Amino acid sequence: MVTASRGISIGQLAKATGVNLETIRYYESIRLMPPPPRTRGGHRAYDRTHVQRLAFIRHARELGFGIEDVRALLRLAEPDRRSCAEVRDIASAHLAAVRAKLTHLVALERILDGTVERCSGEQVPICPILDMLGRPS
Amino acid sequence: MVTASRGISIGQLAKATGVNLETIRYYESIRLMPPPPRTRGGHRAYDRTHVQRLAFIRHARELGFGIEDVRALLRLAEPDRRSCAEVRDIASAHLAAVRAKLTHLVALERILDGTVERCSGEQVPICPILDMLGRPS
DNA sequence: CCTGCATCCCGTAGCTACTACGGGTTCAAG
DNA sequence: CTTGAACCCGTAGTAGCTACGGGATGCAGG
Repeated sequence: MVTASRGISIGQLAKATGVNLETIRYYESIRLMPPPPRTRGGHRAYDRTHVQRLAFIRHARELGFGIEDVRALLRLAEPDRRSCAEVRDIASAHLAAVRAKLTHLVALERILDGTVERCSGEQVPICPILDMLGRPS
Repeated sequence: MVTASRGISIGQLAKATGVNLETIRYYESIRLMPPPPRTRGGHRAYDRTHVQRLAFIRHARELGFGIEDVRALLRLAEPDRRSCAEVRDIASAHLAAVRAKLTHLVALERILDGTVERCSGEQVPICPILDMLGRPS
């Protein structure tokens, strides 16, 4: 069981946040997570603030924010440092990027769908898929 | 000017296909493009078949096919090796992946849009974006 | 022929965001 | 105190390129 006085181990933090253990160490190495205190034996001992921070990071990553965006959002989330305008700038820039990707994927879906549909699957001299890929321009 | 007798240089191939010169060398290193003949001085000398192959690769990559898929498609595009069914399998698997990504991005767009919309941009005690990111679960 | 400069050569390292490996240490339950 | 799970760290691998740098080559003009 968890003994609160000894802190939260990296494995427990991983389970609590759904973030891979190796990823937590990676986040520490890139200074996205602060280096936590250690036990006598050198094991990481986290506390509730680390759980919160990592959960925040996970949510942001799930929403597709890049690491540098997350870093900026974390800075802006600090008390007395809150600048909602900057936060919104980051979020809306990301939203625009998502929309661009979306547009791209929709176009892509249409082409693939149209081509696959025209493919009979039989051994015919002309395959519409290969045809499309091989055509100039 | 292009002197056909001396072959097409890697730079000309790059321009002709819109593929980055470094990328062409990379494709050669992973055996996606065959090693072309060289000039006395060691410069790559391509011909029309290389242009076709690279154009095919570029189209497939633009449609989001992974390198290994492209490799398979190229094999299946060889004469007497055409198996339209296999081609369709690759393409429809990719289509499914695209649709999954699409679904994901749509959901993501909705969340971001909803949150950004609720953000006034003013210095308020509660920022809906940070709030969303910081909330548990 | 020769100069000058664009192009090309190759190997290596960097990018994003992790994930995996492996040999050794520590923790905690029984 | 034993034992096995969990943790340590450094390194390398993933996709798919892109960038860098120092040197060799190609080609057009003089």
